[in-house]
This record gives sequence, structure tokens and C-alpha cells, in this order.
Amino acid sequence: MPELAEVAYYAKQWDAGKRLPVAEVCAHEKSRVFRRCDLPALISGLKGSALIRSHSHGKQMLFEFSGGHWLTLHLGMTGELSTKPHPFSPTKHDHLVLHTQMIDLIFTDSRQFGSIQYHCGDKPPTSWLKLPTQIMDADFTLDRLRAFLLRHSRQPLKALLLDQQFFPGIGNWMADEIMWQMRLHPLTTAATLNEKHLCALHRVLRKICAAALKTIGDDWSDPPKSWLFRHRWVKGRACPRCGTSLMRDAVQSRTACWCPVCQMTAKDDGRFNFLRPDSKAVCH
DNA sequence: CATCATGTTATAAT
DNA sequence: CATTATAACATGAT
Repeated sequence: MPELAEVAYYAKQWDAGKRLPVAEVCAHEKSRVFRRCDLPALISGLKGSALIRSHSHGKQMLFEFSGGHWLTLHLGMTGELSTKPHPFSPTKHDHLVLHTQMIDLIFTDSRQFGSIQYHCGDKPPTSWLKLPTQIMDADFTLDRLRAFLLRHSRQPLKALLLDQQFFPGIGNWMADEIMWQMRLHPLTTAATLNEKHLCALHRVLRKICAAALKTIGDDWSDPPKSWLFRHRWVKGRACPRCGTSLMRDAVQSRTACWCPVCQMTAKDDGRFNFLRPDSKAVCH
């Protein structure tokens, strides 16, 4: 479930436990979510420490605890963070519970694709410091985007959008939303895009990230009704723009959802030329 | 019972 | 070596 905005939302859930010292750490030590974690170090390190602040970056989360203790979390497919009044009794999928006197911080993940890592030091772990430029950053420029698409020019754009090294936080629903708002078929290859597509992609990416953060990321409210998001999982599955039944098929082993009428392939779109390194098209 | 799921990664193949 | 394809992971919903 969790993509950029869902992760931002979950990261804030533990804020209710800020400044409260951790009295006890409770963990399912056999759980796969600890596969890259020194769990004994986590347990002894966090005891007596208090959450200072939380951060999210794409699908990654970082929790800073007093005394130089850090947790980096990933929610995988089914991870969730929540708080409950103390004392909370963990059930089967509650892999990590940080008990305080007042409130317990809970990491739940039924499929265990998520992961938890512990780090001790005066700075965040290097894995966090090396995370790629976020889509909303000023450094996420048109030139970087163009270079990336040229380097992977034979790949379908829908698949490229899922690359966390370049589009941190974009997941399956956001990628489908981007393709739909751009009116491009999910199999559209990067090589067939021109400068106008490139500018549109840059603009749509930022718009969707910002709007998702403002709705889902804030309070789990829905993005606008005009978005594909609100229709892709409902029974009739009609395109909110033209009413056509939405299609579903795998693109590189991930399900894509698109409108067969609104979304065409760039090379069938007579308005545009192909993207080339020497393209002189003007950007609006 | 078979298929699918809003994700990542180790391994294999090209 | 770099890019790409596939399998695997563990569980619940349809």
C-alpha cells in the first residue's frame, strides 16, 4: 500500500510518542522484517531513549531517538505504523512495539516485506544520507530527467517510474496516475518522448506528488475525484475522463491500469516529434 | 483451490 | 561490466 504520501502519513503517526522515554522494546525476533537488523543492539540501544523527530524520504522513513539512536524503516507492501495507549498487547503481525509509560509505538506488517534497521551514532546512517534527490527538490531538474530517460530509452515509461533510485516514492498507483494524466499508454517507451512530453512529465510528477502529500500525506483524505486514483479499484472501473472501461494488464510483471481511449503511445501521437539529444522543441 | 496484491532484491540471463 | 528478466519472499483477500 505505501507510496510517497502514505509513507509520509505513517511517519507522522509515531509523533504522538515524541519525548517519551522507551521503557521496553518488544519484538518478534524471528520476523523477516529484522533480516538486516542487529535486534539485540536495537533493544538495548532504544531502552531509555526518546523519539525526537521523524523523517520520510520517498518510501523510506527515519526515526531519530535521543542519545544517537536511529531507526530506518521501510513498510514494504503491507507495513503500517500506529500508536495505542499503554499497555498494548502485540498480536501476530505486530513485529516491533516500543512501550512508553503513556503510549506504545507499533510497527505492523502482515507480509513482512517491510524492514527495520537500527543505527547508533551522532549522524544518520550513510544509507539515509545517500538517498537520491526527491522529486519535489529543486535539484530534480529537467536535465536530469532527460538524461535518465535517454539512458533507459528502450524501457516503458511506466516501468521506469517505479525506479526508486530516480523516482523515490513513486509506486504502482502513482505511476499509473502519472501515465493517465499524461494521456500516455503505459507501454510508451522513453525513446518516443519529445521535449514537450518531458516538460509535461516533470510538471505532472511534481503536481501529483504535491497533491498526494497534501491529501493522503496529511490526513489520509482522498486526492481529487478527477484522478484515476479514485476509480482504479472500484467495481465498474470507468475512466473519469471519458467513461471507457479501464484496462488492466502486466507491464514488466506489475499490474498497469489505463484507459484504452485516452492513453496512446507517443509515436502514434502525431502532434509530437521523438525525443532526441539535439531536440530543439521549446518547453512551455 | 488458484490468482492477485499500492515492493524490493538476489540470481540468472543477455 | 551494465542492463534486463525472473523468482522469491509471507500472508490475506477475492
